[in-house]
Amino acid sequence: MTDDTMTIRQMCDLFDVTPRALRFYEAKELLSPIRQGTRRLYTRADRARLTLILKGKRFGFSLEEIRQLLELWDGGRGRTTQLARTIEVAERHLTEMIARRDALNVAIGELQEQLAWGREELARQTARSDAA
Amino acid sequence: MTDDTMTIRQMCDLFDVTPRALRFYEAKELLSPIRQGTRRLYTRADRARLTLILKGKRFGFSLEEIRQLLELWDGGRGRTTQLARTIEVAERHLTEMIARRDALNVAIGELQEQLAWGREELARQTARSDAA
DNA sequence: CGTTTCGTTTACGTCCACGTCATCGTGTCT
DNA sequence: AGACACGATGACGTGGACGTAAACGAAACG
Repeated sequence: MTDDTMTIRQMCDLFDVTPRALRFYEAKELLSPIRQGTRRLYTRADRARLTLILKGKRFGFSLEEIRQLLELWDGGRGRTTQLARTIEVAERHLTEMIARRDALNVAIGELQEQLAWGREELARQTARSDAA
Repeated sequence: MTDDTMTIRQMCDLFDVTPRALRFYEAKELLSPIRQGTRRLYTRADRARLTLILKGKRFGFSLEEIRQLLELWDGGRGRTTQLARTIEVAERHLTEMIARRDALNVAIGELQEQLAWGREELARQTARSDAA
């Protein structure tokens, strides 16, 4: 119960996001800061959630997907059925991510090949123009 | 010069895309099928390009980025300066892709950890309810 | 000959993750 | 008391990648 709550601006400075983004996440039910009158106050729990939100974003999850995954945390002590379903969602995401990584690896290999060819071609052209 | 051209619908069936998408790619100058009157006719070269376009899309490139990368192919015999610039573009993309893959790997690891925790928690809850 | 079917163009609609006003209340410093 | 920053709530704008509807031409079928 450490009373270390933050204003929206303090949150923005700490996480490098805009107020608009935080309000947007709240509208999408990813955050639910307490209200002091009309003002928002963000707790440590909110900061933990925001950390996860931003992490999820960096990895290409949509906000809706992130919202579902967040239930893995605070739904942890929820009913067993709920937890089981959340695990399913996460597993599907994991499968997708692994597929994406593998595809990316293939693409990286192909692009590297193309680049090698391109650099050779460039060298050939340069050599030709030097000779001229 | 094998005259194996295809109509827009044959292309759609073959590549599993909509006519709208093909016309859109054309508007963005990623494709330029020949015209028989007003109808579009796609050649083998167009199919090769579309293959690359879809590959690029799967790897998260924007259409504009893909358009630039396509110049690596048909701009190959172009002027040297152009080729050099295209190689630069490709190098930047490659760097991005590698970074994305590494980030993805980290995320995969973290999500796997979370899943392990989730599964343990689920087992604990199941055990508790079995005991009750 | 009429009617589906395939294709064309033009143009507006959609989804996502916010950005950008406009307008308002509230708190704080001087 | 005045000025000014901070925060709130709408509401509309944006960009990418198309979807979707409208209105039309041409071809193929019965």
